[in-house]
Amino acid sequence: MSRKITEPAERIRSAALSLFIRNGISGTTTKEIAREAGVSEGSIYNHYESKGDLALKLFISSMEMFREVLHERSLEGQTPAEKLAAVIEEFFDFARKEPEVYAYLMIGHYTELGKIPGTLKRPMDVFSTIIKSGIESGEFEDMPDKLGAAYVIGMLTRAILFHKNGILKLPYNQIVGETVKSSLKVLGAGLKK
Amino acid sequence: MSRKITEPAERIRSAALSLFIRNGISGTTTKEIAREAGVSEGSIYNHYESKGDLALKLFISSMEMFREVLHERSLEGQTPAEKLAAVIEEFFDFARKEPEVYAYLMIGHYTELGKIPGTLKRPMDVFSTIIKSGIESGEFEDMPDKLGAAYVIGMLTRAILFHKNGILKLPYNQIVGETVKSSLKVLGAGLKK
Amino acid sequence: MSRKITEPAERIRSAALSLFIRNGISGTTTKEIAREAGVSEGSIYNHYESKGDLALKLFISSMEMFREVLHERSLEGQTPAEKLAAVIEEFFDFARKEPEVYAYLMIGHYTELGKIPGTLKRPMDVFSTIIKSGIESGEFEDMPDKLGAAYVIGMLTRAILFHKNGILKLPYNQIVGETVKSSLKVLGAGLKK
Amino acid sequence: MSRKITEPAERIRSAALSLFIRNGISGTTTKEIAREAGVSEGSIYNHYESKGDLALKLFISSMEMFREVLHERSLEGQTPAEKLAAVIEEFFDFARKEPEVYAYLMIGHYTELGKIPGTLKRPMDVFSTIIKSGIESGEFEDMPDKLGAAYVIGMLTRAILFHKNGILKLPYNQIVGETVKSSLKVLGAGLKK
DNA sequence: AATGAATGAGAGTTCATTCAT
DNA sequence: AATGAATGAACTCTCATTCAT
Repeated sequence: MSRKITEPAERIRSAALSLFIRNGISGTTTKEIAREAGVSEGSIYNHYESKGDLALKLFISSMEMFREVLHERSLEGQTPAEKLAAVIEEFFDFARKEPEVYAYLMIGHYTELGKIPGTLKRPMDVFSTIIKSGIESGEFEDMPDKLGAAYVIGMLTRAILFHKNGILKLPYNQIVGETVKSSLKVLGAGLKK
Repeated sequence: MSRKITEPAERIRSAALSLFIRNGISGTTTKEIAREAGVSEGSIYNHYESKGDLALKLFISSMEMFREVLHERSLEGQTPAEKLAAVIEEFFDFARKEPEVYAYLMIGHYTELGKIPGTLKRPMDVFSTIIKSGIESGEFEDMPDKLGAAYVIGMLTRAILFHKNGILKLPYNQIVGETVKSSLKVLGAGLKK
Repeated sequence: MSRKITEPAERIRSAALSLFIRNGISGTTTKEIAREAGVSEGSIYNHYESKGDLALKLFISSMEMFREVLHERSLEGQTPAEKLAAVIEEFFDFARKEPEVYAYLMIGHYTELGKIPGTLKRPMDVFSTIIKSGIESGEFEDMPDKLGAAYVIGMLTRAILFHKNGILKLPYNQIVGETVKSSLKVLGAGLKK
Repeated sequence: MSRKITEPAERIRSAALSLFIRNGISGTTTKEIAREAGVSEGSIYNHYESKGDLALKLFISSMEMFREVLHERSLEGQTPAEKLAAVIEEFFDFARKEPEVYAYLMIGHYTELGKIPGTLKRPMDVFSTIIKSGIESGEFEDMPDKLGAAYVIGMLTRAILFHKNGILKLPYNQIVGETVKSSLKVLGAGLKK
């Protein structure tokens, strides 16, 4: 494993990420992070204030990256329905291509992270923005946009979870397709037409 | 607080439950549990093998209790749609009446619990059983029952989460009603008629 | 296993003895003693003041019993040489017939045991008494009796130890015979004749 | 006591050694070791895996050192009898010059120590090697070499023990001389001549 | 005498963090 | 910036002993 290709700060991030997912934040020791990153234990503190700081920064940047990716993808669609479909697909893609980041975001909600700044833009916002515009354009049924977002995100994340767990044995592509369809159905898309 | 009304084992359970939710499992110390329960620290070990054992037993019994409650409520409905509506309502009721147990079940999925026995009956099974029978009777659209369960549970839990977070500001009753309607819509209920 | 044939106090003694040998005194818990003895943990304290008291009483009575046995056997011999031979044989016999008591006496629990009364009659005294009389009668060479006792006991105990360890693979009887012969040689027995 | 003259690892060894002898291994706490060594409690674990590991490493290295010292001294003698005399003298010297190491080796912490590697070279081997060569050269009487070693070592250790205990009040030098003589007598040295 | 749950002081060990090099 | 030994507070768990029953 090449030790000098990436910067220490980045190697620490990456090591911490996979350890946090495997063992939880308090279940991961700084010694393990240092070993996995190929740096000394003390070196962590040249880059991050504390283990908690590392965990939090990791969470925030992951969240922002995820949001950004979703947002980018949404630009591909024209109509709210197309945008929503694109975002859902990206959500599934991201969970598959960046399983560690995805897992960390899912776990992180619940755990021992310090305080997440209230100003943090969430992936959720991408959904609710699209849904809101769809409702306003009459393309989606009238409903509180946050509720619609809750439904869509809930369906998505649970489907991914069940797939990862092995509870749901369908091919990934099929799950994606079904989830897009079901999401649009929940939002009452296509009523106008 | 009266110290002799409940048995030590029960006081420990109860104290541990609220602390685990507030601070996570590794974020909770045995000293805190003992203080909160009004017993000595050593006494915990007369009732549970370890802190992890306590956390796991708590999780399993909570899971079983939740499942049982959902199952009981499902008996009130005649048709799959009625059963499903009843179960969804109970899910919301439970989250409101037993917020600590509910929170612990939600958190517990992700955390530092030891190994959960594979034989444990999950709340999810109540949903998929109903959905399966609805599909067989033609009342629900044809789809993998686990996928339907994923959708319904996802919608439910996310809606409850957003409500608790303050993201979703609707009255609880309205959320419940909407979620029942949306769930049936996702499952394609009423198509036959 | 018959639980009422022997008295609790005796069952506790017996259980403690084998546990102390296997695991050491501090390596043995009162819970283990109670379980092995088939009594409750609290019951130990109806018979002994403390675990230390039990260990010490066990040591003292074992020592006395061993000494008594050696003394009895010495009466069978007429001359000092015969007495010594008899005592050496009994020493070997005892180590074989009562291996737990013997082991408990040998294993230097000295740091773990409380204070052993200075008045305690030791097995050693049996040896030095015989040796002294042998020297006085001219049957043994002149030497400090305690030194002779040290030599004889040292030879004995080491031979038994090496035999138990498997270092020394001779038949027990042969070891006994050799040790009697060598002891008499060290004491210069038979010079007069 | 100067704190920087010796390395922490060595200070811990030394502190542990005297405490283990005085109070036994389980009778000694890590807190005491740390205090006596002038290091923090946690520091012990930068050098040893556990208290048991420390006790075992200490035992093994003491054993090896003792054996080495005996072996070196044996080289001074030409004939087996001279070698044996030299080793016996060294044994007594060692017990006097390194009373803590000697005591640690003798006191049968055997139940408290973890498993001692079977490959460990023992002081005993020095004795039995010499005795074996003496028997082969005809200088000593024919007997199992391990038995001879058991006798010599038994005499030695018991004499030292009785001396330390105050049971045996002879001058040390005299005890040494007597023990050499008696050992040779037991081995039948000088018969050939 | 017998029980065994309750106790609580204290054990060994861990680990995030510091700091001299 | 990098190191890693040293730190010490805090942790989980143990266990001899007590005591109400």
